[in-house]
Amino acid sequence: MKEVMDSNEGVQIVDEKKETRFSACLLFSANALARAITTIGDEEFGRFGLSYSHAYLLCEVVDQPGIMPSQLSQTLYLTPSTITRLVEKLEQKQLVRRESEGKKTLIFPTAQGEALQPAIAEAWQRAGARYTQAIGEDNIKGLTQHVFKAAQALGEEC
Amino acid sequence: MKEVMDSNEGVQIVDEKKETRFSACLLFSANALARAITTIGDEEFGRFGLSYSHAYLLCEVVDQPGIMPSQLSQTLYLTPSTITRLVEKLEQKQLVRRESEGKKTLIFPTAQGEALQPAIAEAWQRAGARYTQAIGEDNIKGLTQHVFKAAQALGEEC
DNA sequence: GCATTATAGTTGTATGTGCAAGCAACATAT
DNA sequence: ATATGTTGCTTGCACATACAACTATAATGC
Repeated sequence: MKEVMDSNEGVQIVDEKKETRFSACLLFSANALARAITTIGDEEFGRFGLSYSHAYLLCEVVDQPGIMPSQLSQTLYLTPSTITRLVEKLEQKQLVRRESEGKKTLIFPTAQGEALQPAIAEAWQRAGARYTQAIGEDNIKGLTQHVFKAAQALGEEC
Repeated sequence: MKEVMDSNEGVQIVDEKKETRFSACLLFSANALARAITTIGDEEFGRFGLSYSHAYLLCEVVDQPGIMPSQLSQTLYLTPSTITRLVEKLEQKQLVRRESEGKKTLIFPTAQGEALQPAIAEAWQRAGARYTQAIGEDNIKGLTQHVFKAAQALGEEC
């Protein structure tokens, strides 16, 4: 709550942070947070034409050349089909290449992909700085941890 | 961490809840949580052919007949264009109807829409119970509050 | 050794969401 | 009163993601 001067009617209570039935609902709040924070992420990573998930995937590939989609699926908490789509796009952009080996698929970074790494790291920094400032330095670490744990707990049960 | 018996090699440490560079990133974790919890939501609300956002929007309309898209946009933390799309679908399903009044649009529930309310409330309950059980009763309230505050903070700054 | 089942990936299709551009109604200024 | 801006909503397009169905390879049982 915040007091605001209104020139006609004097001091008014403005319900800035209004509590709704939704705010008490994690399903709602988690999605709201994800959308808000993704906006920042996409702004930063968008500078070189990637979404945050493409960037994260590329990081893993650079870090572990020859990684398989199934592993990426586990690490990134995304379904195999989504991984296929992400890799497809990175392949189009020549940041990654695929190699078939039996029923497996191995993913390697290209030189271009590796060269992008510093830019990604920087964007990551900047995104982090932005949302940390908005949310408040104190809360961030604990919040992140709790959010991640919750995500894991749900992932295992359902 | 969890110890697991492996018949060939004896006791092994299995890194079940592995910490990655991603788990420490709110951008990543928030999206992971949102996806996981939305899965539950869509399972429950899907019983009557709605996604959770359609259901929530319908709740607001039933509660405040004649509500305008702009208000819904604020309450639900969704862009106006998304509201249009959601309302379109609810209109197709005859759960809601639109009335133009000047440049405004007023949204009213139909009888069918109102009749769906109890089912929605029940689905809401069930979804809540499911994720509360998975995440742990103790954490839920605080987590939800923090998550919502963070979402708001980001919404205001960016 | 063949038949069955399991595993790894890909593709078709659908959905929720947002951005940018557009349009129509209203407000303001000169 | 006409011109200029502002507000409220909608539409075209794009994107990330998932599910279900499918293919191809590997593993297992008999």
